Amino acid sequence: MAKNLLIVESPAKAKTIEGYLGKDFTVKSSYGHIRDLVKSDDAINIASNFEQKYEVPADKKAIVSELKKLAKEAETVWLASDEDREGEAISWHLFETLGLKDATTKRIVFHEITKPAILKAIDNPRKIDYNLVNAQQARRVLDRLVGFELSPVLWKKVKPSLSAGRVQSVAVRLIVDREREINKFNAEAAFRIAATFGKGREAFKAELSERYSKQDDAEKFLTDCVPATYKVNSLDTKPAKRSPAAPFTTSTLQQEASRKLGFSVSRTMQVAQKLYEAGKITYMRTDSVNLSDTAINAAKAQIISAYGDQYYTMRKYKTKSASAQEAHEAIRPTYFDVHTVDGDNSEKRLYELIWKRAIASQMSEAQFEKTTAKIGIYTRKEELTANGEVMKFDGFLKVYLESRDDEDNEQDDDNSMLPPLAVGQVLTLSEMTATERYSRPPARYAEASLVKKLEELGIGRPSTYAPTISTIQNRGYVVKEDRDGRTRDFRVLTLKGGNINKETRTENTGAERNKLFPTDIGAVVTDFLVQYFNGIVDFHFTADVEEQFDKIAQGLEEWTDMIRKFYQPFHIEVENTLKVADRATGERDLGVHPESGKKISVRIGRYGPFVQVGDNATEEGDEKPLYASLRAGQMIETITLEDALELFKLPKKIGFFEEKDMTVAIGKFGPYIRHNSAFYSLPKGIDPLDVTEPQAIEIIEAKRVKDAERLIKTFDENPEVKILNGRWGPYIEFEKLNVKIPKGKEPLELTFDEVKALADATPKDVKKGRFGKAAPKAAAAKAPAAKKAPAKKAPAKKAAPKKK
DNA sequence: CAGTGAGCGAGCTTCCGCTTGACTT
Repeated sequence: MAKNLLIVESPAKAKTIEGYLGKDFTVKSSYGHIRDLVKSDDAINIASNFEQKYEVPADKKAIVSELKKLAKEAETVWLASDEDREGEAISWHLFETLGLKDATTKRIVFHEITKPAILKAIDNPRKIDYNLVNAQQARRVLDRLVGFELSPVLWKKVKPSLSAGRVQSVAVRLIVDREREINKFNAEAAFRIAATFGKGREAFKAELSERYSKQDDAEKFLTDCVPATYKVNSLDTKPAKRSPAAPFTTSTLQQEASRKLGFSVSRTMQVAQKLYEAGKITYMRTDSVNLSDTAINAAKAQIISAYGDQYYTMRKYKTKSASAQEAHEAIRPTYFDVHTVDGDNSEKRLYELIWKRAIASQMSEAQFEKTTAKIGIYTRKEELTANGEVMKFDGFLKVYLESRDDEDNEQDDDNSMLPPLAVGQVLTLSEMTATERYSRPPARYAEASLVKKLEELGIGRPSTYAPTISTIQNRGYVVKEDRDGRTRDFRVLTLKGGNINKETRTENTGAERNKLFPTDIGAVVTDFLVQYFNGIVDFHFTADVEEQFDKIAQGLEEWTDMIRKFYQPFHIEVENTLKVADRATGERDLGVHPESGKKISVRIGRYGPFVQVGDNATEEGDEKPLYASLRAGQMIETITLEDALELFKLPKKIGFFEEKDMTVAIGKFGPYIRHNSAFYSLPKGIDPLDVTEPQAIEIIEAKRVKDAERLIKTFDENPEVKILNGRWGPYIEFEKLNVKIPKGKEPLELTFDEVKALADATPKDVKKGRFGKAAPKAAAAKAPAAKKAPAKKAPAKKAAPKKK
């Protein structure tokens, strides 16, 4: 048995370190935290100085008992969890749970997984830092108190199962606030003047810095320019440079992978995890931009051999964010001489991105020559400005240039090249335009830009960015989706060949892809929290408590004092809110019905937001109000009276076909026709309110023809059972159930009995199965069922109801 | 991809951070 047991947090890290240390060391991993507060409400005893009740969760039991056994056998246990608040606490929990002894336990830390760093750490052991542990306890207890006192308030005052917390509630608030800014925003239009001089290769653009809000002024300018001549008044050339960005942290990797590869935040982390486990990159959950000396030297060798000396500049980066804990290196390739990796396409692309960013971070700056030409107009006092940029030395941009075409299509016209010009030179105008341009509202958050904002505010940690984004979507506070824009007109005046031409063009505005939108519930919960718990959802709350955690970590403050000071007023607020706050439904009056004069209002109900026409029926015989659910994209706070009334026009009967009604309605996936319990989606461009009977019949028949084309096979035993060609290959349609055909089965050769068996094996109760909550239950049921009799019962039960 | 929406009541939900698998269509 090895004399030494060394424990780190991650198994991949353990493997690497084991290779550095030889056979005197057994290196194991704790898989993160091994203990947590018990799930129940008595986890923290407030009366007894916030004493905590911890437990080892079920999925950590096995690893804890293994570590316990190894620790007993070892002479020395080395606690090598990360050097930050959480890492120190992990070491402490290990110490307590494994029953370690002070004399035979050593705490070591390193910021990078390199052999010299590990050896140096082993030469410099220390004791567990209890101040740091206390700071973590304060963090943990505060989050539990906030989360588990606030959430129940929402259950009572808004809706069951909702949640609130220090991090998620601010994330939602950011999105709600931004949506309101966008709604409030008034776009202002102004005319922008642009001129093109010269022809062909010599052509270049110049712009006027002034904007005209009135068309008359823009037109006057163009009219004045009709007889004008143009001359270069001045030329100014000066050098400019651009420096590379720091190597990736979790947050910048998520942003860049989103922009350049279109990855969601969680996809980025999944792919990065694979690369990390394969030993291709360093740890992917980090807030540090630091590179180890080993890495800097490896990058240097790579840059000099591939591009030459002049491309290398040693750079050390400093983290800007105050909340960073820097327990790891920046994200970088483990080996800089590995330019590509095996694996699927996304792994290759993400690795390439990481490699380029890390290499570029040690390269020379790019140098440019920027030229500004001021162009005089004989008939006006204003000058036009043309900008040109010439690259003198590519520097770090060399690394990006290689694959620029497919990953970077943002071309800034402003900085294209200028032809050779001289002061006093007379220019020939080929065209001048005055284009009406609208100011743009603030941008909606996408996943990655929300992470960026949270990081700036110091809220959340690298390991929680992706889960936080999922939580606020799972709770229904926020949806990620595409939305169509609206068309709007803009005017363009063009001066060409001495004539001014006026036209109106249209553009699409406000279209969004993969953006985060608040839901009504998100808005109502945010308003509620802002009203009653402003301190918690304040954007500076985390930064403020972090400051106090730091004081605790430095031994300047007692953690229980800090928590007490926070908790006492907070708890009073909770009690008070429970007493005084009304139920929050987001109710808003839209006015009265134009014909009947009945009251029209919107609010959140049991099944989501809806419109109500007429008052509640209070007595027997009262007329009942009408209801209609809001559609995707509609919100209580922005819906208009007209849109609300539209909701009552559908579903609508549009005629008869084959002795059955046809109705048209709008569902989750857009407008559709319902006929004989089947759905037929309406082709784009047809207004569901205008669909005629013959049109509907045509749509139904067209869908049938298409389905017939997809048909592969039917069965004599039951003509309703079909094998069809779907988007992802052939599948079986069995009594409204879509059944996947297992790999290796030829669909044409399947017999009816085989098909039936496949259908019976497909769970029917998992509706339209997304990876839902059914999964953990099935897993839990599996273990005991595997033993004997009950195992046979389950499938028999399932098959029975399907027979009829 | 329906239409639904009052109030009652049992028993459930919930936080943030640190780690990976083991599930599902």
